[in-house]
Amino acid sequence: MVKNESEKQTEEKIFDAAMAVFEEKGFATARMQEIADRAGINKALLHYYFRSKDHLFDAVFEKRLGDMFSKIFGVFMSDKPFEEKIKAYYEEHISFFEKNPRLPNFIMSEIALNPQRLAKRFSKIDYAGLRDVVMEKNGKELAEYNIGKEDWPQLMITIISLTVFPFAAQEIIKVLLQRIGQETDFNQFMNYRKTFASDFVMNSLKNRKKI
Amino acid sequence: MVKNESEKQTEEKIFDAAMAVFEEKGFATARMQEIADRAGINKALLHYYFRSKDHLFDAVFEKRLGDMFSKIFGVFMSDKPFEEKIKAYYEEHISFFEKNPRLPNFIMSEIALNPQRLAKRFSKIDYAGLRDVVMEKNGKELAEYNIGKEDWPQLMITIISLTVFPFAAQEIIKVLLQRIGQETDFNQFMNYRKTFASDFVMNSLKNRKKI
DNA sequence: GTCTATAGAAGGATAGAC
DNA sequence: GTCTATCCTTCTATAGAC
Repeated sequence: MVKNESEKQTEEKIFDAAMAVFEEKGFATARMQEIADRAGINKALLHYYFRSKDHLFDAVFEKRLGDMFSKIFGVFMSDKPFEEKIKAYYEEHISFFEKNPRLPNFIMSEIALNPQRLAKRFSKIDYAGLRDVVMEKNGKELAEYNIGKEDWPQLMITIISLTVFPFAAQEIIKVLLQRIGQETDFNQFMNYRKTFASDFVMNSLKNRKKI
Repeated sequence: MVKNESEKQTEEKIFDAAMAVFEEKGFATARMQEIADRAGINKALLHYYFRSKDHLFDAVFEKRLGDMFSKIFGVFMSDKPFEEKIKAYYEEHISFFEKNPRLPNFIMSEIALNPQRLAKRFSKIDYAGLRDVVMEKNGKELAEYNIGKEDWPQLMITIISLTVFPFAAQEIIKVLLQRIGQETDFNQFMNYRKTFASDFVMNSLKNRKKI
């Protein structure tokens, strides 16, 4: 599917509209008509450029899966002390999701409904490589925290949980925050979370050290 | 919708089948035909008992929302020291989700796709009451950990994240565990997590204390 | 490349017999 | 209460003109 410059304009409009609609409605509820409308073109053109709803979805899904993981990998692959990485991660990850609030749910629920999509697209993500780089660059610090190779997956999932879950469950959290009558809204909650989460993780690791 | 005993048999079969199918496929992808097949009855009967796909879904959704939250509330409303609650929570919550692995995703994604469903059904969940009970029973301990009223939502979301997110993202985690070539499978991972998570939380709180 | 018109299939819902 | 048959709408996908 090589495209020349004149095609790009339309193809991009379609892609962007599809991204918005799929993320908002999910694959099954998304309508080709709505994507066409938002792109400002005709329904038939969608098929001209992307052949089918499935193909269009796959294109969007792959892109967004990449967005999701490269954000995480970027920080942890970098060349900082572990505590710096934690701080940078929460700062950047939460800021990123503030601009892409539906992304966590989109990825997780589409995978849950259709795990084959993951298998098709996930080969590029080099998770073992991430672990090796972090172990090489921060292994000594982590050893002081009593995090060995077999605790690494637990720690990573823990770190990620603290940002991804609140966005995935944001509609519930919004209701809860109202319900307890604090003036905090969701955005403030997530902003405060940048420091709360990184303190929480580092406090735990530093205490673990002394066991 | 009061029902006599003879109705109950069939109505329950339908409800159980619907629960399974909705959780597996999501509202939009679920088919009335498949629900009927699994219940071992005819499609028309679904409408006789539940009027429409929407009504049937609402019944299932309300039940499952209750299951989800009562599990959390049960532990934290109880009468134990906070550290005991944490341990009991991770033990019970993870065991529960091992039997209901699709529940977290089901709740979160259906709410994300259709937040009105939440508004309709969420009024029963007394979140402020939960906070007040915990504050009353464990307030002193939490004060020692430097958790005041405004940190309470952050702490609760943190605690819950650590169990709910891994189940919601389980298909991704399964791939990651394979990828790093550890012999751990997802079930073992979650079993180990019962103690990892409670240690992680308590280590953090106890260190926070000394700041 | 872009549009209009329409084919064709799927799926929720109901009518009506038993 | 339960079934068969069928209606009717919705939506993806394509044919064909410009």
